[in-house]
Amino acid sequence: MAWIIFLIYRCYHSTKYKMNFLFFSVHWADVVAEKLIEKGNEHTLATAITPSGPIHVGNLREVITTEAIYRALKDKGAEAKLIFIADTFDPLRKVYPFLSKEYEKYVGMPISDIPCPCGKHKNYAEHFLEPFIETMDELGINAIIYRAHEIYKKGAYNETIKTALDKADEIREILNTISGRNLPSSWMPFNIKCKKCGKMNGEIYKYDYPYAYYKCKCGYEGKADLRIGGIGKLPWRVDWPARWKIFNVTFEAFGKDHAASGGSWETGREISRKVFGYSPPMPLVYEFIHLKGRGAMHGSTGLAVATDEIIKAISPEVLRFLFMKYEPYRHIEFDPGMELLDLADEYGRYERAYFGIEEGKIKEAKRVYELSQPYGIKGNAPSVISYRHLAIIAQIAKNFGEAKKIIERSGIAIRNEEKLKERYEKVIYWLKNYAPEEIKFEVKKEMPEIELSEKEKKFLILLNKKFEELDWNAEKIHSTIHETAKISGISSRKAFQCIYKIILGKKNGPRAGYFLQSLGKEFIIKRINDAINLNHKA
RNA sequence: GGGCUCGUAGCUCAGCUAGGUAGAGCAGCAGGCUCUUAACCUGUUGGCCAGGGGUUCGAAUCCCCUCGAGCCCGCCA
Repeated sequence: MAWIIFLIYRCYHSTKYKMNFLFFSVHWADVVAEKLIEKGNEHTLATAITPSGPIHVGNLREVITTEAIYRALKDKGAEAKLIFIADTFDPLRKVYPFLSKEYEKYVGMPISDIPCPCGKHKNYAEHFLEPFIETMDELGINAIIYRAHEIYKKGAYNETIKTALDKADEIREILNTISGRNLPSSWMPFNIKCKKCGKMNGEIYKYDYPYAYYKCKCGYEGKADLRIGGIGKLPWRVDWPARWKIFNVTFEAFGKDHAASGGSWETGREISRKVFGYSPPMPLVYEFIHLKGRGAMHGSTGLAVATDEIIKAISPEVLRFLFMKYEPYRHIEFDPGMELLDLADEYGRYERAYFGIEEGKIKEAKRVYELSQPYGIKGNAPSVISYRHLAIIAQIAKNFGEAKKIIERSGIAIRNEEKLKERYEKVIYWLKNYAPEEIKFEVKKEMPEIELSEKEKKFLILLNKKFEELDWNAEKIHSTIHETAKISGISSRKAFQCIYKIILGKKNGPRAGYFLQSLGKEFIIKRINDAINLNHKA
């Protein structure tokens, strides 16, 4: 009897296990999209960034995460809108490390009113916003872009501003209770841009719609007409829920800073319901990006890699991939050095899995790959050459054409030349700016200062004699080196090291045969002669 | 004081939602490619799943506690 019960039990569980297997791999973006669709078929997904400094890879996560859900929604036939709000109306908080002292006088002014640091953009905010918008474009992120100072100016906020001021007591109560603040009863949820100094420091001391009477920190006292847009700004904790209502936001992702208890999400949610009568959007909390070994990225501390910078060193699909493969709540250790190559090559494995070139059980490989594409999947699998390999070749070749030849010669099929060229260019930039020394080498234009032993010298003399009459191709070069090493009585290891030393000034280098071949017979023979002569003098 | 995340192979992480034989990549090691070289190919070593307790026939997985790492809020956004 007991064993029958046990069997039934087993059966039940194994069925469950199979069910499990069916639902096992659903990408996080699809999970969120499904949940949203349960609530309705029309969605507005909001994403926002304050361009008060370089917009970094950490900020990018918010946009890419939201965009993935936007795509998932559309894939499932829902109607979705993706909006990007640049908080250009925020005041400058302080003189950041990357700013000159002169900016002291602008602290407190909206960043859209402050002059551009380089002089080429319309204002301070645009200086940081523009390169980011270009990067979004490269990443295939197609959002409707709004600038907060323009939204305010157009008067889109006017109604919510009135509501907020009318219900100031309620807002104050919510902030005091939930965030544990102790706001004075005179506190009003609106900051006026001072007519005299242009800073967001005007505190309202009397509210009598449509007028607000304010006093600025600079001493100025004035009257503002609340029916005119852009005269001031709601403080963040009120601005956020107001925005949900204005844009009909149904989904928003935000960093865990907002999500902490007593944080702006909790207060915003309450304010949205009770003050604006709007049901708050579905939230999604994402974790921060850490710079490997140096902590979380912050624009204000300079500990960050700007997106328009990193996109020069890596293909957009690989950058997207970084965010697609991890669930948003995981923190990401980002290393623009060696691990960027590993990331690129991991992407390559997903790519091969997608096209069925490589067998493998990678979780959600297809979906992750799809969502990593900036502009959809075009044609066949691109070249299978790894970034790592490409990083070596790029250092041997003088230009793309030559690199292409080297790749073809090594028997790797080039399926998509355009893509290969893009990758080549990214790798060149990476090598110049992020690559660790260990992977870099440089063909020295002059004979480097090194010391050679008698044995090594003997080997080089002999080698040059053989090289002079050699048919210059990789295989022959390679076997000649080995033969010569044997005859000279040094190990092949030493022989190769010796060659690398005189060409690169380092003990190791790329596979010698093709390497020497691509450098040319004349160059090599001359360099070996130089080495022999140099050592004679010494 | 409050909140979040993480701890699984040397490194980066899957596996945990819904319990059923401990996994991958990289690195390492060994071989192959006439070659101990940073490409490529083949093979392979690595684990008391942080620790303790509980639930269960069965726990990396669920519950409780402890320890360790990191972050966030309690200024502003």
